Amino acid sequence: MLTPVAGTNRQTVYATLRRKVLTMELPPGASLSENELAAALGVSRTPVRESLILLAEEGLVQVFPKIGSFVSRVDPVRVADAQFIREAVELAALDDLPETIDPQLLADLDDNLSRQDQPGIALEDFFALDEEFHLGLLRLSGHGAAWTTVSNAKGHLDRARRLGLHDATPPTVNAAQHRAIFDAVRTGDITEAHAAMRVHLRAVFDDVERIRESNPELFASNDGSTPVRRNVVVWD
Amino acid sequence: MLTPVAGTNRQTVYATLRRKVLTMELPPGASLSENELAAALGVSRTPVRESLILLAEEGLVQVFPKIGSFVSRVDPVRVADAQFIREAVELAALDDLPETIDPQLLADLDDNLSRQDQPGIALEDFFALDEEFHLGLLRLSGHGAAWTTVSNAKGHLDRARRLGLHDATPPTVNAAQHRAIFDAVRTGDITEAHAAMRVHLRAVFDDVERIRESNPELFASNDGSTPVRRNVVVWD
DNA sequence: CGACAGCATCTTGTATACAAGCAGTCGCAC
DNA sequence: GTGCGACTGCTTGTATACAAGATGCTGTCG
Repeated sequence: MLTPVAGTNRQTVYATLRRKVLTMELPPGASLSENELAAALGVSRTPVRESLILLAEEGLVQVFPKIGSFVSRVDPVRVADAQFIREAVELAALDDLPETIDPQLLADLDDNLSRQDQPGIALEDFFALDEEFHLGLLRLSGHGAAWTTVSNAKGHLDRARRLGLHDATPPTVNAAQHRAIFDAVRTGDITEAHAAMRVHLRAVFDDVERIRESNPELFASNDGSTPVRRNVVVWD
Repeated sequence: MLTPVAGTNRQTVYATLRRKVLTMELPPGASLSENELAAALGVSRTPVRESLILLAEEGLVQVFPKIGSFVSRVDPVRVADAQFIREAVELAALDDLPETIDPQLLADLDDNLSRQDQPGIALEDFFALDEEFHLGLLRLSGHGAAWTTVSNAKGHLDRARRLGLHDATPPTVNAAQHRAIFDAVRTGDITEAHAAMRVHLRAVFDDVERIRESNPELFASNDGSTPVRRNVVVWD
């Protein structure tokens, strides 16, 4: 279970746990006992505990002292936040495009879109390309570094999106929306780019809403409180 | 040195260290030995170490394995990021204002501005009111929760701003810019609100640039690398 | 006097032991 | 059968011991 250690054990454990949470391999409500994880990963409690603290800071995990740690349910408030922030940042970046865009960056995006269009593309692969595409858009206006913040706020949104990718919206639809944004940017039609971006981001958000209706048990209640005991969901 | 413990020791230590870093009581380059901090705060290495990990995740601290932990210098890239994100989010919020704004929220903002206008206001007090004002603006459009993300990305920006508040820009100037934004929002002139917001955010950014020129040793180099050894700044 | 080798000391990373508290269960009393 | 209480086991929070490595000093040799 222990992957080859690149840096510290904590970095490896953190990356492993975060991936499993975002891919729903560890679904909302799953118990994350520090002792069990340490044994499963072949390390001590220390790196596991430090990883859980970081994941809790991201809102992906809830830690209840003396009770246990659990994968948090998808918080609609956080999803809406992430969506709002993402939309604000990406639209603002479109307003900051330079007169002449770096041809290399454009070529990278075009290549990315080509790979998105491959029929039968694996969902995980598409998801990675999707991330890269949005990062690439930010880079066009020199704001690539802002992606880190957007990405950090995006944990809940990503989990909800992944459900949507599995259940309904095919990658081809998303890829087409990406292509529309790219074409508008390349031709310098900022107004159209804005419109295409809004269409895409709203579609993502609609996906989340639809998935929420069909899988309410994976989402937290609207009142903000998200009580979880053991593996049982309690709504109060 | 140990303040009354509200929750866990880690929460207390984290809050204490974060405050000292943001207020420059612990300036960039300061050594943060886990052993020394533990002894000074009257706790063991564990809560101190966990706090440093969280601060490192925020970019406020740099941890060098087997060497030491240090308060990071202000990173111009992160400052620009935070500024860009903040501007994007706050401008987007202005576009999302409802037809009729909650009078209570407007009254709160007006009250806040009154307190900002007090002559001879302490800088720390003004800074707190400034935070509250921008959060209040986001709340007008129901996006108050997004403040958390903006705030998390804002650590470097805040440190740079605090220098500016001490050295140059008087609170009255900032308060006047706040008032201009508020008046435009209240009268429903979104175009003017946008303009006033841009004026304010750009002024903040200009402050940072100016402070950087006069205190280059507190800032990281442009190339992204920020080597620090002991208490000595090394530029390579 | 200068350069280099070795060591003493400090650092963070990890493992482990102990503390305090919640939960669910088992058993006893009624 | 039913209700209540002690208890066993598990949880996270904290303290401490050990591991591996980097740094800078110090003594020695050229």
